[in-house]
Amino acid sequence: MKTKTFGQVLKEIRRSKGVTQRELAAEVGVDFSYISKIENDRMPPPAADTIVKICEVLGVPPDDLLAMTGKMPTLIKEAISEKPAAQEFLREAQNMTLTDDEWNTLTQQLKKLR
Amino acid sequence: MKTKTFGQVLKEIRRSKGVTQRELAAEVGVDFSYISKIENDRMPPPAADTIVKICEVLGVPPDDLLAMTGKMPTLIKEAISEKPAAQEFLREAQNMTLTDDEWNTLTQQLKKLR
DNA sequence: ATATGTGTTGACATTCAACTCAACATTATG
DNA sequence: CATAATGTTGAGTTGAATGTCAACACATAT
Repeated sequence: MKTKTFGQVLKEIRRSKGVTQRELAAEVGVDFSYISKIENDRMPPPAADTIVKICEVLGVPPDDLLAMTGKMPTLIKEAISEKPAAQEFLREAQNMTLTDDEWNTLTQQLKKLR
Repeated sequence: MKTKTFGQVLKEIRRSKGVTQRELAAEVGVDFSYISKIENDRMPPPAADTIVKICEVLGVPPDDLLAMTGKMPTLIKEAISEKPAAQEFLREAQNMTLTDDEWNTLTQQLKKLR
């Protein structure tokens, strides 16, 4: 299972949209050289919020890229920070070291709540 | 509902254990003046990992203090970072803006998994 | 009262993520 | 080739988080 790097995936998406690094950088609000470094994995992936902006500009959902980085957008982090019940859930989950299947089961149950 | 501050709670716990700031600080591995400052809320609460150490030294579970700060220990963060399935769950949960009750329900279901 | 243990304060230090800037290299186009 | 557009690299910057250090204040026991 040879996984692609964050940079490789980003570069592919950007090219598939016919956007230059400079165009992307300008719209996102960062220096274009930074985009270059990210794409070549010379630097760790950007902050979660920057990833979201990049995906907005490129017109793709941010989920995949976010998942690769292990980062959570500020909004989600804040929401959890304010919810002790959510934190308790996470601590429990961590103690149990859930498998992917178990997480998926929980996601299903989550959807059944509404 | 006048909530106690992080500093107030910590000070109470430490005193109830008959531990001085210097003793606590030495065992935790920080400067004692730092303990003073956080107990008086002159500084924001320490990093999550430091909170965990403090609680270990004082012999209390870290859950309450952690919940007050909205921080997650590195171990938990890493565990989630490595699990796209967990991140997907969290994004879903965030989109739904769950109530405390719903989180508790999920925690129950979580425990039933094993 | 003074010595000793304990707590408080202000200024400064360290570390790290997340970038920017300037210079250079590469690639595409006429 | 010549030029412009695009991409890459190394060094430096900035702000926030997380503390340290030195000096001082207070409290308590002898």
